Amino acid sequence: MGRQPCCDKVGLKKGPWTIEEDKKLINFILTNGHCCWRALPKLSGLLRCGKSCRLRWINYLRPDLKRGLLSEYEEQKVINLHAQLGNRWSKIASHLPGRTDNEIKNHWNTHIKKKLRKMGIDPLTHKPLSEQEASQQAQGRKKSLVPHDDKNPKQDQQTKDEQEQHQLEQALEKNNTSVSGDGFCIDEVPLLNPHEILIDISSSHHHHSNDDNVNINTSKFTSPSSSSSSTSSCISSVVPGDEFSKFFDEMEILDLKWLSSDDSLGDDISKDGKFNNSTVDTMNLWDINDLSSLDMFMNEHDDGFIGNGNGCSRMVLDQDSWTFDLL
DNA sequence: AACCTTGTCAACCGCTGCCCT
DNA sequence: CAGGGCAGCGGTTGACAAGGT
Repeated sequence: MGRQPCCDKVGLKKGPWTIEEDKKLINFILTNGHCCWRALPKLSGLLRCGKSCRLRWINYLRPDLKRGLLSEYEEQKVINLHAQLGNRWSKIASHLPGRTDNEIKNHWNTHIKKKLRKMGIDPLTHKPLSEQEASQQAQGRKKSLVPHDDKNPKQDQQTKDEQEQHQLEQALEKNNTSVSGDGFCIDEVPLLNPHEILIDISSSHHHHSNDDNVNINTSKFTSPSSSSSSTSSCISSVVPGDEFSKFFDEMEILDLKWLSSDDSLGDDISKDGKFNNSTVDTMNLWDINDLSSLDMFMNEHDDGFIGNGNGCSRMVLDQDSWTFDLL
C-alpha cells in the first residue's frame, strides 16, 4: 500500500512547457496567487500536476529571477555556503537573491565542481585534494575506533543543524557579507512591508488594454494592517497577452523607488515572514515569497519616482520593516 | 556532412518533514 | 499519538546544443 500519487497522472502533460502554458500559469498566479499547488492546475486550466506548476514558477517564471551565469561574487558565496551547509541547495539559494536552488545545484555540478578540482580542492570537503587523501585515510582509522551513536539521530541532526547554523553565521561574518563585491549582498536588501508595496500605473503609460491582459489584483498586495489599503490599491499593471514574449519587457516599464518609513511589521506578519490567518482576507493568496517577486522591478528601475506627477509607474517599499529571510 | 562526445539545464521522481485532523 | 496530505527538497534524467573528430 503505497502513497497515492501526488496527482492523477493520467492525461497530464509532461516535459517542456509551452509558451501557452507559461502564459496560463503566470496569468493565474498574478491574478490569484497560488493557494495550493495541487489545486492550481485545475483552477488555471493547465494539464499539469501541481508539482510541475510549482517548479515551473519557482525555477523559471518568477519575475524576480536573475538570469545568466552566476557572478564571481555569487559563485564565491555559493562555495562558502556549500562548505558550511553541504548540498542543501535551497538553504544556499536563500542567501542568493533571485537564484533558485535548482540553478545553483546545476551550476555547482557543471561549473564550480570542476573549477574547484582544477584548483586542487575537493568539492565535497573543500579541502585540498592531497590533504583530503591523507585525512580520508586518517578518518578511516578513526571510524573504526570511535563508535557512532545512532540511538538518537534526531537529536544528532538537531545539534548538527545548530552547529551548521552557527558555523554559517560565523563564516558569513568572517566573509564580511555586508560589503558587496560585484554582486548582490543580502545586507543591502531593503526591508519592506507588504502593504507598502505600491505600483501605480497611471494612464500616461501606453499599456495595451486588450482582453487577454493580466491584471495584477491590488488586494494581493495589501495588508489589512494597512489603514490605507485603498490608497495603496494601485497595482494595475497590464500585460499584453498576445505577445507573451514581451511580457517582462512590458513589466519593466514600472519605475520604483524605496521609501524610508518607520512603520514596523504589523501583527499580521509572523517572524518567519509568513502572514497570519488574519491576513488572509486581503492577502489571501499571496505570501511573502510572491511579493519578493517584485524585486525584479527594483533591479532594473531604481530610478523611479514617487508622486512625481508624471504618471510614471511607481512602487513604494518600506526599507525598514521587512526582513527578507528568503533573499 | 555525418557522427560522436561532452556540457548544460529544465523537468521529473521520490523521499522527507511539517501540519492538520 | 498516529496517519494522511501536502509542499519542499535534493538527486537524477533526458533533451538539446555545442564542440570535436
